[in-house]
Amino acid sequence: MMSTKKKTKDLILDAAEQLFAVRGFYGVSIRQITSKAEVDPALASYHFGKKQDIFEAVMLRRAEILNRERIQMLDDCIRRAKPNPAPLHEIIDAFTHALLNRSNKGGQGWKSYFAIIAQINNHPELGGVIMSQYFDPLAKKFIAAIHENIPNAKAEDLFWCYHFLSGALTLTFSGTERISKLSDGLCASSDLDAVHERLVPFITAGFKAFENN
Amino acid sequence: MMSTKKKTKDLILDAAEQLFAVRGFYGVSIRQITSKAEVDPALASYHFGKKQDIFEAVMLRRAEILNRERIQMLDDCIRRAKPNPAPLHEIIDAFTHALLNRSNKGGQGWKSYFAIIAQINNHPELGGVIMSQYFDPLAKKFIAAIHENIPNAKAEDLFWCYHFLSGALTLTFSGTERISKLSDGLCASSDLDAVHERLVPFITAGFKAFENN
DNA sequence: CAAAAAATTAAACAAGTGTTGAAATATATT
DNA sequence: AATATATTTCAACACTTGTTTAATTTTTTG
Repeated sequence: MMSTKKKTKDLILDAAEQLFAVRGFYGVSIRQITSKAEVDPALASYHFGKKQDIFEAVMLRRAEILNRERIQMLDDCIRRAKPNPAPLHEIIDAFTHALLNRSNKGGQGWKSYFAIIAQINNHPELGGVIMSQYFDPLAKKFIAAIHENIPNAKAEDLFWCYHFLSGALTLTFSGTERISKLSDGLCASSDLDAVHERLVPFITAGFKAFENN
Repeated sequence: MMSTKKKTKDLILDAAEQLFAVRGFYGVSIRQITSKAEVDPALASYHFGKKQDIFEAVMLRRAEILNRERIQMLDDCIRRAKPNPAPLHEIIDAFTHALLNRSNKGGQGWKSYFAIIAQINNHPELGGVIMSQYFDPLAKKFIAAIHENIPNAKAEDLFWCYHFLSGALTLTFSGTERISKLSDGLCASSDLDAVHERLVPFITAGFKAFENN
């Protein structure tokens, strides 16, 4: 009934994902993608349409999985804490856990995906639509949860703090080459657990700085 | 004696800067650059060589100005505090002030430049060499200064905190469209003073979370 | 002013770009 | 098995890519 032959579409998406992660949207040609996927170039147009549609398909494939997980974690920790507001560090963790966990243990596909997210996040023209559509609603939910925990903070402050969190997360995903170079062997480049351990308290403390404003 | 005719080179760099900022390295062609500069395409090769050399020339033009300022500010605040370690918030400010100030009041050229920095920072293949060469030494100097202020923190922790700071800064530069969309008119998109006011305490608090580890 | 050097122009290069159309093959449905 | 649908192939399209070459103009130098 449905397409039993879904192999090709995913081959293309996998190849595209990996290449986009390294060289960006404009740095990858359809022929490079289909060549890596070992598939005829015309199949890209046949299955997806324009090049930009391939890019968006790559994004959407994992965005839904991710957002479901993150909302679930947020709702869980809110429910656990009721009737009190959820602890700040748990909220931050709910926001970051699914991302860092998959980036760490999700395999190459997820690594590539996050590298693309990092590019998009810093590239308004391409990422604007998708990011707004899929991540901004989530962001508002999280900011609201945090606001219940730090009621005295001004909404504008929290918005900017969220922004800093987003940037810190993003850069973490974007590749480890520079990082490990700078660290001079101080940390293993693939050790994203180390990030998680430090990001949550760092960000939590940053938010709390606006507790009494 | 020296090249009195430096007009063309800068016309090309200006055009390239602006275009790279919006569409990235691979998204811009030499003909687009020279067309915007109102100059013959062959002049790009004549003055700079390969396309990548244009890109690097764009980067270097402002990197030196920036780094000189930042090191100066750091040295100043260290000297002022002697024999005590410089206050943490002053160190953070020295690290961020030149960037945010120029991004805010430096005109379109600086805005474009920072947008490119943001791309590069999240794009190892292109940014690796330049960023390492020009910004990493500065980073080490700052981390060292911070370590004197928070002597009990582990070097690895501080390294990661620096990393988060870098990410937060980077995303701030990358463009304001998404940000203003998410904020729902909560903040003026061009109001980078607002960033500075909040980024410094946010980051300072984050670092201090590792005071007693 | 004449000679030398630097800068600019116009044309061309081979190679790669995204995308399309019609024919051929494989799969699914009746 | 025969028909209809979905997928794959191959070739070609018009266009853009980065870069180079040689001729020409402009600027600097002696």
